[in-house]
Amino acid sequence: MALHHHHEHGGTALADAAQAALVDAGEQWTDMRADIFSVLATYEKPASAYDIADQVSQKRGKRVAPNSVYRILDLFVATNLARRVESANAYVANSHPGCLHDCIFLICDTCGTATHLDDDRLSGSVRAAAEGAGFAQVRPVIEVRGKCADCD
Amino acid sequence: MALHHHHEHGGTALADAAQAALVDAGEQWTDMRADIFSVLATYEKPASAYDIADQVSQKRGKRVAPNSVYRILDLFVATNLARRVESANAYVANSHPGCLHDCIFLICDTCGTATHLDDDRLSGSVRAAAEGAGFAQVRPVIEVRGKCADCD
DNA sequence: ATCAGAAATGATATATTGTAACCTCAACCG
DNA sequence: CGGTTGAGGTTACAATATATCATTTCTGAT
Repeated sequence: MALHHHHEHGGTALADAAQAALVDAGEQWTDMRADIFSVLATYEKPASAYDIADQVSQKRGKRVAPNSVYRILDLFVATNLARRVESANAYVANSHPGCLHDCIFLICDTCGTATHLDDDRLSGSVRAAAEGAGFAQVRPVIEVRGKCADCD
Repeated sequence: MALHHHHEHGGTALADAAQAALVDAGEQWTDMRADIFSVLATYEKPASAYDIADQVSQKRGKRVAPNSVYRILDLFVATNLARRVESANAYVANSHPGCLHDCIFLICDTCGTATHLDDDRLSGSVRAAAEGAGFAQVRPVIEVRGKCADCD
């Protein structure tokens, strides 16, 4: 396993990194996208598109429809600025955009917070198992539901 | 890794095994539950609650509401007769009820079929990682999206 | 067999999550 | 200046999921 150094960006640094990654992918960093990323990155747990729509609407003093939020979240997921948490129908900001991992989410059934793990060995094994079964273009979804240390 | 022998039940044998497992759990095996299990087990891919509601409605010549189907699916999941596929909002019958595994689903993005793997070593590693992060009562969700050998 | 309580299902309403279609506007390029 | 493109707005709707209360069916004790 290659050693791999992450800066865990936060706050403005994270937004800057996200902007850089998006521009790098040939996409625009608009006010709307910045606002949505900011809400997503600030949110303490995985945020649904509707959560984000509400927050951004407040912030802007003007209704932003969920449908606009979905569009941008889809873009974020495609460009690795955000991840979808399948078992929660929600999204989290990627704390190191531009850096590609299969990641593992631990989601607390009680408080709803998600802890993010990267374990390339583990996700690699899952990929290998899928490829061994004849699958191609694999995209692992590895999540664990349970009780976090605080709620346990 | 312990060797572990499965009969892969099919057809009537599977329904019988499901019935046995449900009764064993102290629950009733009703006509409604039998019909829902039968539709689920026959379905060629993960079935949504609404898919099942439609099929069962046809079969019975009388509308069965999705909410009744959800109730029974929840029971099936709780008693390990069925599994929920989170990334597809759908359910699959467990082909060896009574036998508890964390399982891995490979879901084809093109044809929608789900292949079921059991790999206790792999799921054990995921559990261990979550427990190492302080999680308790863990329930792994391991799915892989991709293209199956046929659609690839 | 019968009755009372529990469990299962029905019926209806509503909440939540996700898409589709079409329109407007501004930026940019010829 | 006109035309094209991409972003976002607006509206409508589809798909998934839950809540509540009424009714039926089953079970177990007598």
